[in-house]
Amino acid sequence: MAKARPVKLGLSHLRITLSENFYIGPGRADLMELIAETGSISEAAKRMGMSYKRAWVLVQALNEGFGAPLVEASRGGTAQGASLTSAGREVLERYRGMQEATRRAIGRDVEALSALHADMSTRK
Amino acid sequence: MAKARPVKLGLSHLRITLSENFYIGPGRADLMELIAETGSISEAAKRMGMSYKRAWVLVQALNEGFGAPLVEASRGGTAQGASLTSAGREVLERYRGMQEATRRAIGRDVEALSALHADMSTRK
DNA sequence: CATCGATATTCCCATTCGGACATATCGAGG
DNA sequence: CCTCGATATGTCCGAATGGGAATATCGATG
Repeated sequence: MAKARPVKLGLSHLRITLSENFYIGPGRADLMELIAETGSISEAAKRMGMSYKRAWVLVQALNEGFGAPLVEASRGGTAQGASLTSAGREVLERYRGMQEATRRAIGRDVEALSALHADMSTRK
Repeated sequence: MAKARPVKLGLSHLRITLSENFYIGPGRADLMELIAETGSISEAAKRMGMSYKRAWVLVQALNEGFGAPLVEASRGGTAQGASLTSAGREVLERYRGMQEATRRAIGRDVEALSALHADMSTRK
């Protein structure tokens, strides 16, 4: 049985593709944000309800896809853990900004579609 | 070997989720548009480079997910083929409008990210 | 130098996804 | 009533996805 993720209504996916090898979307952004917050890939993965492996693969994709690493990780010792590089912080910030701008820009249309949808659903 | 689809840069995926059972994204929108243009599910599928079955599954999802059918299809005779219902046309139009509004809203950020990306890629 | 916590990496396996293919169905028209 | 073109569906199979577990690695610290 699949995990029952809560459904995010309205603007649910905004993906920006910068090249053949790199894009940033909601999942990657959330992961980056959680890494920044927790300072750990494994903890971020846990909070997102995904396996460490999956999170690690995503981090790889982020780092290798972009020209420079967005997430920096070090193992061993006191400094172990992960954090965002300055490029990573900028990418994340820009993405959040785009999400907000998009929400503002399409709010009315979403409302209209929602209304149409509700309308159609009620009348059997 | 997987099909080499051309990569769409910039805003590549905009998905609007209206309920647990329905969302509209770029693939579905393109399919609807091609159905409207060609008057045929199979022809639309061919142009999108996907199997008829996949297109049919998508049409099912569209029709069952939304309260009312968005795509109408009839088989046999002269009138055979498929077309959009008025609800389908409205959904498609709204979606295209949202795409445009989004592009306008995030253009600058995309540029900035693109520049950052290019910058990072060049310096080895 | 043993421990600890977190990253890094590789196998193995179940599930899902999707394509190819095969039919079945339908309805106008010859 | 047979053909034609397009929709409607099911089956089979290989590819891709993703999880879980098992290891390996690293470095500060006691």
